Amino acid sequence: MQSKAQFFLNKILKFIKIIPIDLYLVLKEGRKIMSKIFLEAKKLLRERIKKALDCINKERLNCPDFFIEVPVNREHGELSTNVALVCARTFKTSPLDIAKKIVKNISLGGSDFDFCEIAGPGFINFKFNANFWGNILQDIVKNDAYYGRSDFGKNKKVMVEFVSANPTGPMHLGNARGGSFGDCLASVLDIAGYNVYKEFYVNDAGNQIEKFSQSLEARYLQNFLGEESVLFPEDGYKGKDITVLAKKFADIFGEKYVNVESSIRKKALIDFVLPQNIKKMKEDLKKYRIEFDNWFYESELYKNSEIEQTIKDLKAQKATYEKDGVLWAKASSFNCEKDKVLIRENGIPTYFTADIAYHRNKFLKRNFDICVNIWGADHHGHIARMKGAMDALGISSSKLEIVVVQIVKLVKNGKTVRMSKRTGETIGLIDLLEEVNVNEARFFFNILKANSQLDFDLDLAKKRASINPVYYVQYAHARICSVLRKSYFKIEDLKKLEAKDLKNLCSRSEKELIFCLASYTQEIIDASKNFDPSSVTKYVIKVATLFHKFYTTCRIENEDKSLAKARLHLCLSTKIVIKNILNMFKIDVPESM
RNA sequence: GCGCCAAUAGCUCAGUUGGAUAGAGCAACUGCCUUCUAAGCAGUAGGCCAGGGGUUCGAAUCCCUUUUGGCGCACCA
Repeated sequence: MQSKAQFFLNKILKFIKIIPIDLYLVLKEGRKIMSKIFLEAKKLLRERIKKALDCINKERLNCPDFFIEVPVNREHGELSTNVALVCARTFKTSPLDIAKKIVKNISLGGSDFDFCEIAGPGFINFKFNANFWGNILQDIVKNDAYYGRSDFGKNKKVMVEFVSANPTGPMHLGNARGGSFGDCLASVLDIAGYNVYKEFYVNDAGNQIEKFSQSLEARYLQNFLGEESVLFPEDGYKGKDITVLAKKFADIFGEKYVNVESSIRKKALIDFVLPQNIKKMKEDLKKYRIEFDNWFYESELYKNSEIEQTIKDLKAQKATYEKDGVLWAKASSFNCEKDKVLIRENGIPTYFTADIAYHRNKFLKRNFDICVNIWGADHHGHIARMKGAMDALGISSSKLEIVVVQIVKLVKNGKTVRMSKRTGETIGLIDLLEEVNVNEARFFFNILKANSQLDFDLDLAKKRASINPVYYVQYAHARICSVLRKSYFKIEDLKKLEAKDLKNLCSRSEKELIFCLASYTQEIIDASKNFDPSSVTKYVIKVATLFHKFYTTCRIENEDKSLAKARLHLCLSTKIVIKNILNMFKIDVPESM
């Protein structure tokens, strides 16, 4: 008879046994795994440059920061620094003279560089030594699915809140763009080493819901009393979906709610309709490959009196005042132009108040280190005061990052179509997915920066799909798979290659490709710093371009078996990078096309 | 009126702490498949970086200004 502890111990041991050893190591190391060869080479180079600079800088003058970057024209070398240019003013010496002195004093021994030269107005260019290229490829293959991950984010808790569409109707194209953008950003932050949490904020309270319920009420009553005798609210929701939902309600409950108090009737309608709408949104978003960690209900903030508490906090900070029975937020305390209403004359808090309470909840109750919100451009006026509110509550506004996604203009027959939930003429997220497939939609909305306006021409949607670079990237992957399939060498053998076996990858197109693959980790880090996943999309297109160039320039299957092996290893590395990115963006990665 | 965002090739856009000759894709034209996927590659052509000032060794990038577009400026969300 074994004890409970022994039983569980045996289970754990058994579990460990069935995990392949390399996967186990990956699990154990988790996020700590970092493809750092390239980053470390850069770091070391920076130290050496600084040392060389110290030799010149005998007066200990304060030198400005310099960059180490990839030169635009790669013939200049793999890395380039502008140190001599930025120091010119400090030293009151010409950039060229400084550059000469640095080159004379710099020690590259033990680094990954074996060559440097001065070019142009005083740039110093560096070239990697022969082994370095092989090291990069080994690093990629070794890390495989984990290549690109870093600990840059230090596992900080970051919430990405996006879509957050009103539950009053179907989602529009702006939600589609924001959805793709937010979901991809969340993935990028995850790969960059943040602890990411995705949330949808459901506006199930407040004025908008009141209007919504009035519209439902009117449609419901019209079912029994006739369209003429029930007045439809002027600014109500005119969409057909409202009529359909009200009819559904009428079919189930009959006349039960016709002769009751309006508030009871509206509550019954809302309780019936909202869960359906929210369920539908969840389903639609799932089709779009978006799933949230949490759906946060605005109504909860009222139920557990967080709104009340927020008001108390703001009052305590003397950020508010009362006038004519209304509670106002002081513009000066909120860093905005005008005073804003927090509690209306009728005692109902405004959307602004609820939003402050929501963000207070994110930071103070749930302890997120960073909160990223993806907002439509029509909300940009809300940014300054929201940040101001955070400061007023003693939460640093720098922890709140707001990305404004510009509106998507829908063009049909050469005319802009206004998207409104109330016209009933909505072309929404789901309609889009009937026109183009998920891969195209997600990729397309993630090519442009959030801040650029986007015209989505529905007539061109299909044509556009055929020129969508998603195929270009997928094709590169499929090509690689085909090459690897047909190859005489097994992938397992390729993985055994050492850096010295990869030295023969020295043509221009090979080096360009390797170099591009090497910068993937940095690419992810930059994208996370700028909260811009679209830069990674551009990057993967570049990888595909360089692969296609390599493929046409260099024959892979080759008389020279060692060269063939090395090139196949490069194919494998490229495949890993493309696959990791497409997986990250939830885009299909076809093995053949 | 005030505020925010933008303006780069015919079209859609890159160009992120100022840096080397401003780059892609699409459309147009010209080449490249008896060998690993031509959904690919190579080439030609296309530019007063909206206009004007300024800052400096150096500006598409920073500052000012004008013009044009988009979006905000509610006891809406």
